[in-house]
Amino acid sequence: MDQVSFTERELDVMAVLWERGPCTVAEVREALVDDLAYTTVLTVLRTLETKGHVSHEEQGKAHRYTPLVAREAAGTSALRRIVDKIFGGSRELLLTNLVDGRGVDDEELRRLRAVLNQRLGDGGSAHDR
Amino acid sequence: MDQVSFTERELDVMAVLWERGPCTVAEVREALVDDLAYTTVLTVLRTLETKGHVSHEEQGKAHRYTPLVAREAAGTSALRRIVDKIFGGSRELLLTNLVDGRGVDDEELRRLRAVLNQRLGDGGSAHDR
DNA sequence: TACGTTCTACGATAACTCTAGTAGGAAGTC
DNA sequence: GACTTCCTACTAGAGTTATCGTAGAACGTA
Repeated sequence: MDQVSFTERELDVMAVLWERGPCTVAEVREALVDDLAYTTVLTVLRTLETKGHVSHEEQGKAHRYTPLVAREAAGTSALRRIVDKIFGGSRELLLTNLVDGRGVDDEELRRLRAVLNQRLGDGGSAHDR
Repeated sequence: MDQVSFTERELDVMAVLWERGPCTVAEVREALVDDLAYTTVLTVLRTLETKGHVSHEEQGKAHRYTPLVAREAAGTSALRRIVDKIFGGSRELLLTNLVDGRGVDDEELRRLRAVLNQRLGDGGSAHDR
């Protein structure tokens, strides 16, 4: 149960890997919004590898990088941090903030509610899949 | 609508200010879990002030620091970042993660659902209070 | 008035982050 | 075989973060 955390740029890169699956340096670079030097992207990936957040395997002469940390784990860490530090431990406050403001229509609110209903329906025990 | 962001330590300090309201250096130091030197805390506060996230006023010979960034604004920034980078833009995925795992009982799930219901009941227009 | 306490101001240092250049290997092309 | 292209390894430098020491002002007290 270790706390995973990423710097801003590392997170950009991880986002690409989570979204697209294993990528080469060139592919990550391509996918990034900011226009970085090839070696910059490589350096970030190597840093991530040093920290144990990604691994790589040879593919031809290039390396293909795979995320070792799942989205979910990173999300759990990040959310815990936010709930604790920003919302004083209140998930309600977080949720309020999440659905506050524009961009969240009734349709989505209902989908979110469905998530909660489903979990409530679980009976609280069936937790695995 | 600027993006507010804090470093780890800055966030620790902001958390204290949000929780307790305006504080002196000594009070912040007292409230922090980690045992830091007085000057360390002072430095963090001064950094935050330089960045415009807190302000201070004299009180006797000490300074009392006040947060200029509201919890909500910091939360919105942080959540946007997480939704986008970690959950691929899906609030549903975020919510699932938020209520997944232990520590969330039915009671709380119902409270969270109430948050959504209330917003749905708003009719979508009445947004202020 | 001399002393201890409580503050701020300033300076400093180590570590980390971010970015990218240069060197050199491998592989295809003419 | 020389040239170009793509890729990694290594190196480097500026900027930021995190932490704290020392100096010195202000104030109460013996």
